[in-house]
Formats: sequence, structure tokens, C-alpha cells
Amino acid sequence: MVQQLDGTRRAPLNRDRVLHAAVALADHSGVESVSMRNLAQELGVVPMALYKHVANKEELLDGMVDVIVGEIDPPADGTDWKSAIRQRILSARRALLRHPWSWRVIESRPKPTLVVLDYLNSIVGMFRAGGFSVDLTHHVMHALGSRVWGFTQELFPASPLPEDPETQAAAFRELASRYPHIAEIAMAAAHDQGSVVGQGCDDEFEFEFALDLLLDGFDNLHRQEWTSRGTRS
Amino acid sequence: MVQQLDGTRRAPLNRDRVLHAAVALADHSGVESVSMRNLAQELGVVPMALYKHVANKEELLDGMVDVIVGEIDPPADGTDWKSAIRQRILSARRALLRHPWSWRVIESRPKPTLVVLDYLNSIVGMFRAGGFSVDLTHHVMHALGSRVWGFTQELFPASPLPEDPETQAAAFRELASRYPHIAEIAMAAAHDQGSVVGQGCDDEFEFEFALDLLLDGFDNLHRQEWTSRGTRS
DNA sequence: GCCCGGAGGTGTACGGCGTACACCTAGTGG
DNA sequence: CCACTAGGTGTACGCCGTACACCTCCGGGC
Repeated sequence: MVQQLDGTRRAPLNRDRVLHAAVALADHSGVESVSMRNLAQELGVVPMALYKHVANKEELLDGMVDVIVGEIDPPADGTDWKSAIRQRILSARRALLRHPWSWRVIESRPKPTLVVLDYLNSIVGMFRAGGFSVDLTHHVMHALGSRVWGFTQELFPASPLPEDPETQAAAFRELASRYPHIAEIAMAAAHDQGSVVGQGCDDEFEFEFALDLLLDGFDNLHRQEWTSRGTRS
Repeated sequence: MVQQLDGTRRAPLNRDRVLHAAVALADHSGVESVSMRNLAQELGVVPMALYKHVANKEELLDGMVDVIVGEIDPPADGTDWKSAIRQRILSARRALLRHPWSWRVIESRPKPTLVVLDYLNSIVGMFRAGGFSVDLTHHVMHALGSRVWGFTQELFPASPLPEDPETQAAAFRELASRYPHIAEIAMAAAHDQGSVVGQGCDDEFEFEFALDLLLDGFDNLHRQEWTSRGTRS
């Protein structure tokens, strides 16, 4: 059915349109509803048609990651390595936050695409340009881990609180009695933002806290010309 | 069919046997082959029988995580907070390494189980016992992120290299020309371990490198009585 | 001795998934 | 004019999780 109902002809699909449709679908219906069938329907086409543009679902997911990575700003130049990298990572973070499903998909990919390698390569290059030794750069990339993408695994996924303040208070009392330490820091976080109780922390603050801790640590090692020789067993 | 072929009676299932069978199945056939159907077959039972012991597959996965968390050593006492936490996290790491699929499952759980909360609560308690303020403890937990589990997201999943050294060298040349920076650190890593080329880094070293960088950073903040008040926007 | 309730196991069925394979069709270059 | 091909179709298969109705024992109360 190349003809539309009104007789006009649907523009033929291509890989790019497929990938962007998949991203859009994930954005507004959740990544779990990105199935070949749903996506095909969204594009007004039969499921098997998609296979003319992507080899299989894995490749579709890889492509979706590439679309997100494409939204990351290019590196700023004219600054020191630390703020350049900081900015780049925070840009990645913004891109990922626009597509809340994306970090899950990134983590699920068994091997990086060329586009992903491009991004990682450029981050490595920024450390090298900042004078980091190959050795230190290597370990530093590992230490960043998924933080180069601008996300940290949430330990306490923010589950929506019950509406009723009474049951909410009861839930908190139970939490406090079994997990006093967790309750304590949850309280502190809540107090920080003036909300009554719980319901999440300031993600942005937490992310930058950890990022800066690492970057400062890297900086120290770099200044004192750290090398893995000394520390190896 | 409660009777076995030899006439003896199969011991009735229970939640624990189901969970341990699931872990065993994941261990030796990969987590992707843990389906209700496969698991049931492994237990000599019909798929629907499992639903008498776990509510659904999600709960099965939660239970599998609990089994792994149960393998983590209890906290050592009689040492300073830093080495106590370090040891505990490295114990978690060993548990997870025994079940290579487990970190993926842990990451996929939308909300923590009671057992998981117990573990996290006790880690928080260890920081508190070390004299950390509630405030600092909170941010420090975020900074650790998935590292409290003893894993970091691998940026370059080690894909098996081609056998033939010639095609291997060719692959590496291509890598080097498109991703010079990555090639450089890959070379360094390979050189470190005397292997010819690539094929992974010393995971244990990388993990402890990052962990100690963080713990030392925490230590500094703690000593200088850091508080989030000063740094908040 | 009887019954009955519930725990544990069974069988069938449904709707969803990814995708192999054979097919059709419209447009293009020779 | 015709063969080729890129793009789209239709059917079918084997997985998946699980709802629902059922059966079959076993133990406890009468």
C-alpha cells in the first residue's frame, strides 16, 4: 500500500526516518513500547518493511543510541581540559535527560557503535590534550565509567509516593524503623529542598558532586605525575 | 505428575528452590535463557507451577537478586570506616563476579527489594559510624552509585578478538586510524599485561583505582567538615 | 470414618514478540 | 521494451509471560 487514502504517495522510508520515529515513539510511549510492530504501525507500514532499513531490532536500538549521541554538543575549545570535559559531559547529560529511556538502552548495548566510539575517542583526546599521560588517561576513563554519558545508576529509583499524606507518613515510619540510616539521609535530602518528605534528590547536584570529586582527583594524580607502575601489585 | 518415573515422589517446590534453580540456570546457560518455561523444565514441572511460588517473572528476578545479595559478607568490625567499606564493597564485587549476569539484572530492577535495602542501609550505617554527617553520607552514596555493588559499567565490553593474528592486526590498524586516542590507551593497557594487543584491562585494578579515588575524596571532604550548604546554588 | 478446604501441580489458551521466507510492484537504466 | 532492484506485503513459526479452570492429594475437625 504505497498509496495513502487520499491518493498521495507516502515518502519512502529510510533508515534515518525509521530511527527518528523510534526515538519519538520511545519518548512519548516509553521504550518498552518500541516493538517492530508498533513502530511499523506508527510509520504506516507493515512490520517486515522495517527490515529493509535495519537488520534487526538490535541494530534499531544501536541506531537510536546514535541519534541521541548525535545530540551531544561538540567539544568546546579554548578552555582547560577540566572545564572542557566537564561541559561536554554535562552536555551529554542534557541529551540523555531529554530521552529518559536512553541510558537504559545505552547500557544494554553489547558493543559500541562507530558513533559511540567517536564520542569516547574524543573524550579520551580531551584528556590527552590536557597533558594526561596515556596511562593515566586509560584509568581515568574507567573511573568515569558510565559517567561519561552523564548518568549515574540511581540507587533508589524514585517511586511515586502515595497521595494520601497519612499512608505516606505510615510508610515513612516503617522505613525509618527498618532502615534507620536510609531514613536519615532521605530526611536530609527532603529537608534540603523543603519538600515534606522524600521524593527524590537534586539529581543535578548529585551528578556534579560526584563528577567534580572525580575530576579533582584526576587533577591531583595528573599534577603529581601519577603512574600505575608504583601502585601495581 | 507428582510421581517420578521411579515411583519416588519429587520433593515439593518452594520459593527458595525455585530461586536457587533460577540462579543456577542463569549461571550456566546465561540469564537470557531464564524463562518461566525453561526454568520449569529444569525443575521437572509445568511452567504454571512456578506461579504458586513467585507472583510473576519480575518477582523471580527480584528473588534472584536477593540470592546474590545474600552472598555478600557481613560488615567487618574493628576497623576504620574506610577499609571496612572497602572490604564490604569488594565482597559484593566478588559475589557479583561469581554470577556475571547479576549486575544486569540488578540494574534492571525498577525498585529495590527489602534485602537490597538492608544492604544499602548497612553501607549507609558504616559511613555514619565513621563519623560522616548525614549530609555528606547522602551525597557520598550517590557518588558511589552502582559502585556500591562492586561494578562499573564497562565502556568497551571485551568482545572476543578474531583468532587469526593477521585479521586481528588489520582490525587494530583500522581502529588506530579512526580512533587514535582509543587505540593509544588500548595499547597501553595491553602492554601493561604483556598481551599482544587489546583484550581487556585489569578489571580489578580499574575498579579499585576508581573506588579508592572516591573513598579518598570522601575522606578529604569529611576531614574538612564539608557541607552542601556552601556549594549549593 | 468422613468430609472438606487448601496447597501444589496441570492443561489449555491468548495475545504479544522478533523475524524467516516467498511474494508483489513500481520505477529505473540499458 | 525488458530485466533488475529497492521498497513494501502477507503468512507463518516458535518463542515469551500468564489468565483461568481444573485436578489431586493431604491434614484437621467433626
